[in-house]
Amino acid sequence: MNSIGEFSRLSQIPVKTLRYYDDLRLLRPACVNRSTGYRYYEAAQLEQLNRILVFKDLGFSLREIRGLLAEHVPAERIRGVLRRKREEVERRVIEERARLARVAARLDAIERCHRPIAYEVAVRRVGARLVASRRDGLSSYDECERLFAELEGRLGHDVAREQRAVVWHHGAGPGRIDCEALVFLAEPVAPVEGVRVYEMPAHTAACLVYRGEDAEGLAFAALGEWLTVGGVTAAGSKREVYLDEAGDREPVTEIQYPIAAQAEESIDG
Amino acid sequence: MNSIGEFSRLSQIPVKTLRYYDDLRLLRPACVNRSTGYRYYEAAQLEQLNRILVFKDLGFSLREIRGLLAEHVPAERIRGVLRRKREEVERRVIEERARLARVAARLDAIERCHRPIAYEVAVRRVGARLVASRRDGLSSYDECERLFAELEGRLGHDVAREQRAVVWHHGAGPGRIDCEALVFLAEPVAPVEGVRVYEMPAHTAACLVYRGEDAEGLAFAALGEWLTVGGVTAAGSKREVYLDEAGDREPVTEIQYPIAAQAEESIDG
DNA sequence: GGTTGACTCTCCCGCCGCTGGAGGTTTTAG
DNA sequence: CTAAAACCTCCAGCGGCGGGAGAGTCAACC
Repeated sequence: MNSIGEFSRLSQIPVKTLRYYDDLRLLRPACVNRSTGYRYYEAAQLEQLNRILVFKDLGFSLREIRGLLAEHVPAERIRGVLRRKREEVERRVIEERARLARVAARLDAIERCHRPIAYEVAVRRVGARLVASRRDGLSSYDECERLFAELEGRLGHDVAREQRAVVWHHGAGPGRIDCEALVFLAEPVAPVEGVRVYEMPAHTAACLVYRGEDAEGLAFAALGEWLTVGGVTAAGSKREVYLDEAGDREPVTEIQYPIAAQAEESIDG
Repeated sequence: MNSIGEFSRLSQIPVKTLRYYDDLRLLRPACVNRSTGYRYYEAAQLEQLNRILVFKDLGFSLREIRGLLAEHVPAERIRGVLRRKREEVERRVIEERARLARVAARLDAIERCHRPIAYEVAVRRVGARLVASRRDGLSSYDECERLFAELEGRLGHDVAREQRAVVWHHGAGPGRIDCEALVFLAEPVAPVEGVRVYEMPAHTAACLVYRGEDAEGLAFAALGEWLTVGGVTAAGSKREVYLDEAGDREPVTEIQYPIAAQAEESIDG
């Protein structure tokens, strides 16, 4: 019988940790002195401790391990748990590799040009929103305002809607730009001629916020470069969200580029 | 100016999180009502929030981000921090891939033979220990006891030593087994003829604990298979540590196989 | 002006796997 | 017998929030 200190030296596990495992009922000492509370371990318990360490190393939490190492656990359950764990670790490997690519890309960008980075691109989940929209082919971006004016006019001013407005750039043909002007609705609205009311589904998007005008398309170019460098596949066309319509300050705009959820990457690619 | 709820909807960040960032002085609202404590954010602050999210995504803690996004941070420092982060993430990718290999190997083992796994192999750091030893070529493992007896005789019984005894199998030639019998010392001892006293350096080892005798070498075979499956390179010869000499119960033994620290793996291998 | 209901505030607890420390008892060596 | 080492229990803290209590505030509607 070993005192907790001896057992700690045998197993190379800190005394505090052994006490913690006892509290969790994960590895209880073979015997405990009732009056002093001193813990005594048998050398054979190293085997159980080893099993715990192995499962910890596989990525299980201590509570999970307690469940798995309890008696009467059918092998079938262990198999299922291991399979789920394998998928989880696979996902994490993919995530960490993607993170590594982003860190490396940023480092590259900094080392190429010795200025701080002007535009930040964040990947975000965009929630589903109810919208009203009017879509048309425009000959110039300046016509967007006309599109919004028509949308407002047809909706009427008594419609409950929220702050933000969106332009959705569906694509450009020869001399025509396919644009959709949208406003967010607080509650459903009866359909009107020339206005579509629908729910824009939730999706993942690469988002870039900029202040002022992007006359030279720098912001958009930065987002484009980010998409190519990050190896992310676009899944739609870009939208511009006007966040600060109030007006006395410079406008704030967010470009959102829908992207495919990054789950199809291979593990060893 | 947006209330915290509006800003939360704009950014898709939970209100609680925004408040937490305020507490951390990471993203403070543009203005706070003195009397009510209500927070109000400007749309332009989305840009800063985006930057925070990007760095969080790169794997930085919120305190680190606060430091990095403060004003007057030289680009040089950012570069250094990013380089360290890159190495850290590289290490984590390697770790997670190794973990994945272990989970998959265990799953394979379970699916091949439908019995629970008999021997667990844990990778552990083994601390440096002061030892006294006697080494000789033996014709049979039964001679180990003679070796220990000689060691004990030459050391004398008054030497402060600890429980455990070790046999170190250095290798086997034709008809001769090169073995070293060791005991752990509590404090340094004057050298004696035929006995070496030295410090066994700290190292990493694959460890397997078993009870009873391993007459058929099952435990050793399990450790050998683990080494080949896990793709781990051995860095030394095996040792057997006798943990429970007391004797009235069945003996408990740990096989330790020194291995190379797994840092040389490539990232995309 | 009053009332409702949505929103916001601060404060505290819990998660996980420990680690460190305070303050007290027990064991062990000399 | 004394001193040191080992051991005990209990409490606090890490990070990044989330949940909930209890109280105050705001906007809209009557």
